[in-house]
Amino acid sequence: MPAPETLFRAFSDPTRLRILSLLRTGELCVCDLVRVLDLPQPKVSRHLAYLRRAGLVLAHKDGLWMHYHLAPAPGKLHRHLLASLDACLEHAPALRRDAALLRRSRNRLNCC
Amino acid sequence: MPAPETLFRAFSDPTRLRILSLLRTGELCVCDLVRVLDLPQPKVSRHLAYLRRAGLVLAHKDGLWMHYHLAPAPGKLHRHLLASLDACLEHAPALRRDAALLRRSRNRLNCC
DNA sequence: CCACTATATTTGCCTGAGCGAATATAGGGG
DNA sequence: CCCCTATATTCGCTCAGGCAAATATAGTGG
Repeated sequence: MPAPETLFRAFSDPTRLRILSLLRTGELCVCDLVRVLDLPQPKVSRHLAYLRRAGLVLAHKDGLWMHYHLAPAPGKLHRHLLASLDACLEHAPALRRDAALLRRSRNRLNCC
Repeated sequence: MPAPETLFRAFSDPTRLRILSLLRTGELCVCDLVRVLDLPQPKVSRHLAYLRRAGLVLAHKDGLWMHYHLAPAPGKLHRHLLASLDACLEHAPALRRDAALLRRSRNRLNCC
């Protein structure tokens, strides 16, 4: 169980907030994230590695693709922080745009 | 209204979590905090300045003393993060010890 | 005016962690 | 075996922000 400040720090980056917010809707592979976030792939991978080290996401490999999903949240603070992403959605239009873009791109299955 | 990641970052330091948690019980002056936290005064002042810049605490001067209290939380995320301090109390024994020490030291009014 | 107390800030140093660019690894299809 | 795609990692750089120590500021009481 990571220290509280470690959990807060994992949430203290805009890219990671976007990733976590997208993963709340379900499992995603890196190429999905790169497409929706419109960020360089190494940058996305770097932040995913950070979130994995912090115990916030889990990954499993499926052939060529890595699928990421939110880790189970045993701690009360962990659950509370995930729930706080709802509040972020209200304040950060970027997160809403990401979510909308993901919904639209789910139809045309570009990869995976 | 600060960006979400800025709010999370303000919570991502153990000293600041201790300060915020103590301030939830009400207004405190710097000497109270220094005594309860048992930390060097410049360190406490530095983190208080950080929290003030982040919009999380407000201060007013009373003669020789500076009294700090939690800022009103207009944003939903802001309120949610303050509430998350309850969850921190469960996970971090240090925060519980601080709270207990503050309750005990309220009786003997050492300063202010 | 001086001394003392409470608080804030500056200084110098060091580490964590962000970035882009380049490169490495690994699996699948010809 | 070779190439292509997906993903991860490394490198070099930069900056925020942590720390301790020293110093500055400001108010209070003699």
